[in-house]
Amino acid sequence: MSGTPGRPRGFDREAALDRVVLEFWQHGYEATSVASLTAAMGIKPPSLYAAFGDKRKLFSEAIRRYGVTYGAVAGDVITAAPDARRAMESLLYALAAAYTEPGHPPGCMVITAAVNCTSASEEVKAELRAIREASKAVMRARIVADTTTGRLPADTDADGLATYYAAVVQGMSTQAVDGVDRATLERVAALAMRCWPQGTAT
Amino acid sequence: MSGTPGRPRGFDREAALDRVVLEFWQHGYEATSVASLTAAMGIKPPSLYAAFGDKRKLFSEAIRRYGVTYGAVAGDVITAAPDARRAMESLLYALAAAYTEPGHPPGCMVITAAVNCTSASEEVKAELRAIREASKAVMRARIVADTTTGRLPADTDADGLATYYAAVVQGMSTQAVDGVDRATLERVAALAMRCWPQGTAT
DNA sequence: GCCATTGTATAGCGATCGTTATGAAACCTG
DNA sequence: CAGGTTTCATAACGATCGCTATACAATGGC
Repeated sequence: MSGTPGRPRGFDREAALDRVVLEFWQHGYEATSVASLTAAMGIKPPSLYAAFGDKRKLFSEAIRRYGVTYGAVAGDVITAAPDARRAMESLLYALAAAYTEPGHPPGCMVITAAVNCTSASEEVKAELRAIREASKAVMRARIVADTTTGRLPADTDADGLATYYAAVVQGMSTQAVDGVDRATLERVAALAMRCWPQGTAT
Repeated sequence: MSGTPGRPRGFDREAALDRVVLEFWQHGYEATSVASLTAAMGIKPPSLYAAFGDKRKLFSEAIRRYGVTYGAVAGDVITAAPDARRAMESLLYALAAAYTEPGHPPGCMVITAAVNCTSASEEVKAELRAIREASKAVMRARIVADTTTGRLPADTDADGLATYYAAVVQGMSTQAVDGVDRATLERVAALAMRCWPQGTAT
């Protein structure tokens, strides 16, 4: 209806946020300076603070953006699978591809972006840890669901199994950061699926 | 023979280094400031620079110290085991204990201390990555050895298997940092051993 | 005691950190 | 055009970064 008064923003906010995601993904929260962020976005500090608040809020928004772009594959694959076993299997193979995909940093941003922090930014650390624990809870829920339907033995250790696959996922991320290629990560995924509990039904 | 001239050092160099290990272990290389290091050591900056050179060299020395103290268990356990399977098994259980041991930060310093780095300290990142790859090479060597003696099938994928266990170890470290306790990590270890290739001999 | 040597504390170096005050520039409404 | 509003670039804020020049304290050898 009414045109917004004032000078219009001179840059694409979402495009700038996509650059920010790549910066935080590659160097992590604290090791990424506001100067490098503004350089990557092609803007000056006041524009960043006017559009995003501060570095802390910008990181949260970058994580949210990461979750609905690069990170969306994980959730999609898990919910699309017909059972827990195939959910975990397709997840691991999808991550083997995603973690080594060219065009962005290797590994998972949620796992790597806030590992080394001063005491001043433990809040950021906790934010990512919460996302990791939520992901683990999703995996655990699918496992529990299959134990109630009988697809998995009733005495299946859902906590242990979920923690195991969470660990495998995090290990694959670290291996990807260290330069391991997709084919090797897929062999890791294949090995990781060999310890799936013997089911009593299909 | 001749007594060293000059004022003697007023602090225990090794004790100070042990404090440094804990600081770098907890916060990582870049997130640990010289000010926090000197505070932990109970000395002033000039004493640090006189005794250790600079922050970069101090970190290398701290990593070396970590390797012969906390990190020594891994190598000991691997070489002491009679075969590759029991080497990996005892390694995983030893790490489940070590990563959650009270009195020091959780997880592995070699895995966590240089994840988030600016471009200025990629050298440090590479130093730790080299140690991780050397560890993986040790695991791979034990696996290859068992394929030649027939304890493991001749067509065993040594690279894939070594990468898999390296990933499990790194995942266990991340889980420990996220607060998982020893018992749960041991269940992860047990699961991780279930995919060991079927041997043809004892 | 005196000298040479080495370690320590004080204080501050230049650089960079995250953040912001200031004023000019670019828009909409009349 | 003028008035109101928002964004922009310039420049700088105080704080902290890794590091060090300077001066003093503490030792062994003479």
